[in-house]
Amino acid sequence: MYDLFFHHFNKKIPLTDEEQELIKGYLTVKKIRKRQYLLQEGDVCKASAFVENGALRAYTLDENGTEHIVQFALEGWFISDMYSMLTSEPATYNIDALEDSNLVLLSRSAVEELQKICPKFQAFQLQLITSAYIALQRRITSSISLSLEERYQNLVTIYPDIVRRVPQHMIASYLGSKPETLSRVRKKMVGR
Amino acid sequence: MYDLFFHHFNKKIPLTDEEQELIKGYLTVKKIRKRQYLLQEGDVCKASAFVENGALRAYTLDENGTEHIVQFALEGWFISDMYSMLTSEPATYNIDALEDSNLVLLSRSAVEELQKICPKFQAFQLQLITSAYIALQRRITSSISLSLEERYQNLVTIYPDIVRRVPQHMIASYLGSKPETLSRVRKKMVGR
DNA sequence: CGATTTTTTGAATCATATCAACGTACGTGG
DNA sequence: CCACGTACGTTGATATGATTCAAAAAATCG
Repeated sequence: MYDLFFHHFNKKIPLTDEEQELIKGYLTVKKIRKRQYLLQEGDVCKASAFVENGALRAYTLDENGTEHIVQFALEGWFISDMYSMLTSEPATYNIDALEDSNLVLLSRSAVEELQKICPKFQAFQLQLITSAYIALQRRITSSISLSLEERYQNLVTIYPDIVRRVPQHMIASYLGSKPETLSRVRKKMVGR
Repeated sequence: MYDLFFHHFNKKIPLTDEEQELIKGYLTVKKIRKRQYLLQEGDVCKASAFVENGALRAYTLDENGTEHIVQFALEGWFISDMYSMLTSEPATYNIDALEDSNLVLLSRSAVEELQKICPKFQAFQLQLITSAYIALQRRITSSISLSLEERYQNLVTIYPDIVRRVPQHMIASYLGSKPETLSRVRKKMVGR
């Protein structure tokens, strides 16, 4: 049930069995169906979700109703509207499931409690957010310095499972492009 | 000397005088001249820099020698190649000064020590990196969903001091565009 | 003031968006 | 298990936006 979650935790910060049990008490599991919302724009984000298996995405809607995908989360990733969770302001992102998924939820209050009583949890959080930050910085770098073709090639290399499991028009959205354009770019790439 | 640094620290996590003195022992100050490097691509990033006053930027160079600016840092911001600092791998970013600046340096070993002996320092770090993460996520969102004009307008609204103090061709680079293009976009905007 | 950096402009070219249409795959209910 | 509807990917024609290269103004620095 929490296998992957604790596997990741222990990889970063080794835990004793007692610590693990303590933390387990603050976790919730949730199953979510394909197309189901975990969070809708305007609601307050009450929890951060760790993906045990399945796939989710976070996206915004613009004034034309076009989706812009900010993040994918496959097994082993966290997803949430962190700003909303931190401030209790209405979320600006929608989060929904691309596949039937099993999640481990960490509510805001659980995070606050665990921060107080479990120093290793704070260390874990710091490591998590640091690697998320580095990943975002890389993404910014590629978005300002690479062509669409290069950004796509990068994605295929670094996250092949995302490309395999997520519809191509969503990859286009994630890359800041349009389905037709990505389709044409890919066509040009065959053979390379 | 460390005024702004502790002002920011205390705003997030209030410190006693003793804690403040303890932390002060791990800090270094550094003056850096306009155009001087704080970090060059290929070197290992040994410290994170807090800007007391002045302005710096982090950027990459592509195969044509074109600069791509990943981050600006004015007073009150931190700047570093976090990945390099964390892993001791060679830095992928260059960091240099856009103005004569005064910095407070937090070396890697200082961070490690302070994490051990000062829980408030860890809490401070977590808050810092969390807000940096949220800022990057916003930037990604605007880069995939907004036009250059909108992104520029955003920057003017949210960080007017950056726009005031940084040459326009660097703003263009930061926005993932070219100097000529931003100049033309601005021309179209006058009056709006 | 002279030198350098920065911004602007023009014209040609290239990349991406748009709109409309078509073919295919998929899964869901009958 | 088939049929139908929806979602997905591709293609074409055209429009729009951004880049490139070259050059000249304008601003800034020492």
